Amino acid sequence: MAAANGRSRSITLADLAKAAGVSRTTASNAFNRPDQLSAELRERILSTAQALNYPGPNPMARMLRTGRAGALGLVFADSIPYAFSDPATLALLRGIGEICEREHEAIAILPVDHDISVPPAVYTAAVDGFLVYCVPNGAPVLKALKERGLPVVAIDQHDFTLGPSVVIDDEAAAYEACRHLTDLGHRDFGVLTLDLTDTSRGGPVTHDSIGDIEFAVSKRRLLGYFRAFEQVSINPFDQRIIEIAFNSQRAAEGVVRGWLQSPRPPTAILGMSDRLALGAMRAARELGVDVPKDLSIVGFDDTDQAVIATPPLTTVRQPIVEKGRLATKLLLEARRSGVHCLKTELVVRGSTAPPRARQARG
Amino acid sequence: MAAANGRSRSITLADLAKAAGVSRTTASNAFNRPDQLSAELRERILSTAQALNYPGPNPMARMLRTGRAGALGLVFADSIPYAFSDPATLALLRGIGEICEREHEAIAILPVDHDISVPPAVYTAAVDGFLVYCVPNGAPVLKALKERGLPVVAIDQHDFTLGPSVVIDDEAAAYEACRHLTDLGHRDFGVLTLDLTDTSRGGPVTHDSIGDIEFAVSKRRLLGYFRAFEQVSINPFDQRIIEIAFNSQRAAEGVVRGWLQSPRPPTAILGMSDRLALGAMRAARELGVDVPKDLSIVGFDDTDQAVIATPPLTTVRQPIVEKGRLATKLLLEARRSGVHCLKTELVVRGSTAPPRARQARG
DNA sequence: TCTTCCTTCTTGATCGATCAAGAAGAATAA
DNA sequence: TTATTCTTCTTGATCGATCAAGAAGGAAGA
Repeated sequence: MAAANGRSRSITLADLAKAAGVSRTTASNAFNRPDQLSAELRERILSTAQALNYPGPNPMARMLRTGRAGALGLVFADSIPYAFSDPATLALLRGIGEICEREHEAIAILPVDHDISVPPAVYTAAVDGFLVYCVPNGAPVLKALKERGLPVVAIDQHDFTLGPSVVIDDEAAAYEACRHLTDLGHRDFGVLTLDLTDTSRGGPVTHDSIGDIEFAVSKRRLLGYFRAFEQVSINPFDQRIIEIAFNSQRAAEGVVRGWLQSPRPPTAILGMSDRLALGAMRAARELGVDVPKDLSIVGFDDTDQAVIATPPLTTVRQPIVEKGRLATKLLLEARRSGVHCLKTELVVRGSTAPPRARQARG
Repeated sequence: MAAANGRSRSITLADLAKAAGVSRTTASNAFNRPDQLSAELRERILSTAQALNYPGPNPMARMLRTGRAGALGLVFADSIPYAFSDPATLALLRGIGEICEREHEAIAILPVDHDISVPPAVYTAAVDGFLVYCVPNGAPVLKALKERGLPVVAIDQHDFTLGPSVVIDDEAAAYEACRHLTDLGHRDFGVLTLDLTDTSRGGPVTHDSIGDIEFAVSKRRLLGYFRAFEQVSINPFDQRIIEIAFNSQRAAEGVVRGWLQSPRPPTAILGMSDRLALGAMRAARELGVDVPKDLSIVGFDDTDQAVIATPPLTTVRQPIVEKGRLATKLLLEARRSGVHCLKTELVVRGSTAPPRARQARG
């Protein structure tokens, strides 16, 4: 981008000081410390600035001198357009935005470069700290963040070592979701998982793949489901478990369509996100499968879409907006490390019911 | 936020240069211009950096020296949490994010301060240019942007003077939407407008208020509706026209509920956004008013919600994502001023039909 | 052999502000 | 009167990098 340097170099604080007949520091104080000079002089300096078309102290120079950027960097695991379309990420952004707006901090959304293993943006962004969301353990970007040495707060990252982390008890929440279904009598499940590794492209989850899981959130939720399975003597690996890459609603829909058309379809579906659950719901609707009579579905997140879906989705409510708020506050206060765990709640709505067979018996 | 200056001042390029036994420029080149020094020397410098825990050239110093920030500033008329919940704004952000990611630019979302008339963020943000969205003509922030002197590109702002503007022909698009309804035979309308001024809180729109409209988009859409009205000899001000502040779906729902319960309800509703139209749809559903048999509804934007609504919403499709892309490209290229007008299209779906009375006659 | 060119690296100046320390003058206290 | 404090303003150093210009040494060309 060509700067606006048509002919002459831009006007500086020194120019303004000279024009107003004062020193640089006094001119600077006119902008930043009104109490350090008389009101009339300040007025004169500001009107001289107006006349000279001086836009105020150069932000870059100020930042260099003061060491403060006035912005927080956001690092996402996924691409930016994805972030702006995922309801959970957006709820988070609302929380972050709320606090940043209040504290007059800018939000710098850093470009993720998937080609280069370490995004240069983490090194070159003028920010006072970073918020990272859903970055898998061991990702190169974490090393970059560590090298950069600025305060970092993570969201939804268990075992985060670079700073505080805001999480929920994913294992317990998932357990509760699954337990709700086993309590209703379900024994035939389909599980739709979020991404398990940074590079995977989706597909069946086997016993062996559990150890390779990079995303702690996915792992804990899966283990939560498993614990509920085992309590009613279900072997998790007898159930259908499919990883859906990129939290794709369309992919979930396709997978569930396949299940529902198979000889012995599941009676209940666990989605690790509302998006995945809503994909399942679509598949059911298309095939004329009644939810919840023929198929129970439980989501995760409790996004707006869960409420307005027909039938409304039974799901795990997690305080996503509050996650964003808290993480931002922690970053601004640069508090000590530690895991901050927020409460979740299972919201039973209209998408779950006992399986048909059992209903008939009862 | 306390910087990470535990005890000693942070390590600089000069320190690295000394440690590696080279000059500052050579050390700098190791990071920025690999072709300017031999490969072995570069390797040695980088590994020395690693050993010293040097995080790479300080972004603020680099920015000051080079004059480039590597970030684009976004200025919204509304608060940040609102931006992250409005479907149209999000579509725009996807377009912006796509290009920024590709060009390795960060997106700096600037805090809007509604208390202070001129947001200091515009003066203090380290950015290379600004994208402004839906800021009303005459807003103080525009003066600040002008003073700052950086390239600016506007989106959805007609008569923008500080740089290029990406718009659609709102008048023609609105005309087409309304014409669709008058063609179907409707003569009793309810019109839900977006904000007309920066300070208004909603309410009936009268002949007198037309002149005071600050948001060019709202004005043009309104005039487009009016033109269609006048073609079938309807006096616009005989129709119900209500401004809904903040594009609030809930407020729209309330207003439409009132209309539908009035002695002579409208047979058709024009919403200046899909959100407003969907609010109308909700009101109709709650009251058992059949859409489209008893009430036709037309929206504007063609967001995702329009497609999945039941019935799917007839609306004006505008290329919002493309608006974001184009505006960002224009800003990065710092092209000459000029208005860039994108195409729109009326998408007729299931929410519109002839009015009942006419159906009976026909 | 002498000149020219290229590669590789260095020096001093500079980007535009803020900070630390202190000076000048007026006001207050002893 | 002298000492002390307060207000108001100034000077020189500094934040940490990049740039422009040029030097040293070797390779290539005349």
